[in-house]
Amino acid sequence: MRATARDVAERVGCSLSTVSLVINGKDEGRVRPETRARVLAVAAELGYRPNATASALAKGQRDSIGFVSPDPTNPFFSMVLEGLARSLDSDLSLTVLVPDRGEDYDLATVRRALEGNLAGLILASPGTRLLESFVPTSPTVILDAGGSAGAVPSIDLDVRSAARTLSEYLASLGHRSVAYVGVSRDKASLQHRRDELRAGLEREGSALVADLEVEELAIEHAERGFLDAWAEWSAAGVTAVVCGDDLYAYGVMRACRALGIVIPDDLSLVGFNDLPYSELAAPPLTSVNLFATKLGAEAARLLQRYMRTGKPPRSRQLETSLVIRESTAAAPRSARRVARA
Amino acid sequence: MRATARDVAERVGCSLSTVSLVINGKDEGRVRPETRARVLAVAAELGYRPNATASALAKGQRDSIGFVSPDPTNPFFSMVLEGLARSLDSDLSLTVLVPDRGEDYDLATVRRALEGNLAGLILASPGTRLLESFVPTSPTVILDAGGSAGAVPSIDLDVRSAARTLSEYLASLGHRSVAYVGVSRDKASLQHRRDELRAGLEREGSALVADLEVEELAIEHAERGFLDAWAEWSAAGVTAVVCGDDLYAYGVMRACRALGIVIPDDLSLVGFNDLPYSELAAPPLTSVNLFATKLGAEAARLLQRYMRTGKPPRSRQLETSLVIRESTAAAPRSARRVARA
DNA sequence: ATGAAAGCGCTAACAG
DNA sequence: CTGTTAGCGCTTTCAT
Repeated sequence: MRATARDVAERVGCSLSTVSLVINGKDEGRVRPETRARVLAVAAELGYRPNATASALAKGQRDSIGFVSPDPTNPFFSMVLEGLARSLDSDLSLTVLVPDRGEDYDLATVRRALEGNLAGLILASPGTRLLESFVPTSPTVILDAGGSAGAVPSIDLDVRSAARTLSEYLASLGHRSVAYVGVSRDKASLQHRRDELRAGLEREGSALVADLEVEELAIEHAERGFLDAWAEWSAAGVTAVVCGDDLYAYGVMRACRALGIVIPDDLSLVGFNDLPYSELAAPPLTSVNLFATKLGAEAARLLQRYMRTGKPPRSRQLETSLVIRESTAAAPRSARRVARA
Repeated sequence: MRATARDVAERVGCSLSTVSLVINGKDEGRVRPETRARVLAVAAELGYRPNATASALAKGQRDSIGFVSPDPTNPFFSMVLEGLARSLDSDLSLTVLVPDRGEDYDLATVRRALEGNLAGLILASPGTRLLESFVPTSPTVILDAGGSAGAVPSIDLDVRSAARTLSEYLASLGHRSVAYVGVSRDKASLQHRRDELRAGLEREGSALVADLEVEELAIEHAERGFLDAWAEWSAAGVTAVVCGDDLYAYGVMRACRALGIVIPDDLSLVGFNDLPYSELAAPPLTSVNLFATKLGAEAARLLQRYMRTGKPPRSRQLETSLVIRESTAAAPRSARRVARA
């Protein structure tokens, strides 16, 4: 059996409380240096490590915060997780929750998290349906909810200026009809990106002429969706596709390969959420950097403040920015013909 | 304040233990259905949720297992994490630990994990130095230690047959001098891959003529390393490069782009640890699939058995397999010249 | 400077 | 079927 504080106390010949004080470094002028030294020595000798569970119970405070995300495999969430983990005070541990089986997480997942009874909770990219029925029971911060977090403190991504830059970029190349891949009826952030893009394009005299709904945030799903949609889009004169997430763009790339569509000669492709792999893709992808790691770090900061003060912090927005890699976007055929003429 | 079991008991007019039994579903023929119903009703009414900390303390059992990995951002680890999370019994939660700042995790990180006093621990791809001084204090399973886990139950990747297939493949194309990117003095698994590869190549009459040590498992580090090494390697007649991890291969790709080296015309490139992005790379990368998700799932199974029985399970090996994508490997110049002649 | 004692909220015998 | 009781290991007043 593991050594307890009582064992240490007995061995030293002092009381439990003395041990507790020393171990927690709260012995400023309350314990004689010699006693202190002996306690430390014996603790080391016995390999004593305080029982975190008991300590948490006695102190009435939790020592863990929960991170719920749709898919730990998705680079966006793993980057958020990293930022979070690194910015968390070291006395807080991080409990990660994922949906039980495929799909997105729902209330059941969140409930499972809450059972662990946490000091705080972070919900990454929650679905709007979840948000409707979600009632926070401990300090909670919501990430990337596309403005649908309601009264719960949240950090959203400010994609407006990036969407504007992107629109200008596409319009300047001559794209008039653009399609968007990745609305999901349930993900406000993806819809939000779409809406900002549409607004940006319209400012430039271009238009978002088609939407592709993709249920799951996975390469294959976007691939299949694009394969189905392309004939129609092509007929509608779509010359550029913007994806709500680079993973979707990867799917579109695969589909294009299968269909013999050459990027960017036949079709320009751009994404949101610039991943470390987008630079290596064939061709390297132009996309909007969402600074996921920073988002995670910011979440840690906000949540910890919330936990300390008990007061819900103000929601905030994080800047994003377009990373242009010239190989994925070019002037559309029509524009090139015009230019030549 | 949150409702406690006592509040529920008082409200119902029964005792604490009755509440406990009902809540935990251990009331089989020990509590009258009506009482049971009332308890449940009042619990719902008061929004009672058992305090996990207190319950864990009373039961004397931890409810969380720790997962320590070098970098949650690395797809390999996030896939392991996913497999793990999905295969874990739902009453177990997952605490994720990462190194405090950059670099690999060390004893301090593991100690931080242990402080949380966990039911079990999983160490992913630990460094050999760490392993030397690591003494498990709770059921522990070590992943991908390249055979250096000693007596601690572990799951390693059996890369032998994949390395053999890879060697045959390269040799059949005509490669005689191959270089390896990714030994790190501290990572036995990367060395192990190298060793198996060397053995395989020698069987085929080819040879591993150079090693590149890369300290950190990151694209940029491999890129820089390759940039430095290439002149020498080229002079030594290296016609193919095998990377200990696909991330390294991505780095090599970047370096090649910078140097104007065309893959596979000038140089064949192959990796270990086939990532979802390797197929999208330019060119799509041939590499050895390590089945990371399965590794995570297997780890969950092994650890849970360990925790249940208290007996350390036997270590095991997981199959891996080569995924050939023809675009990254071709016959070397010399061989092509010969063929033409 | 140190110890005794009262919990934190829950579980698990053991009585009835 | 239900209640009483004694902890789990630690923290924290409050005496001494």
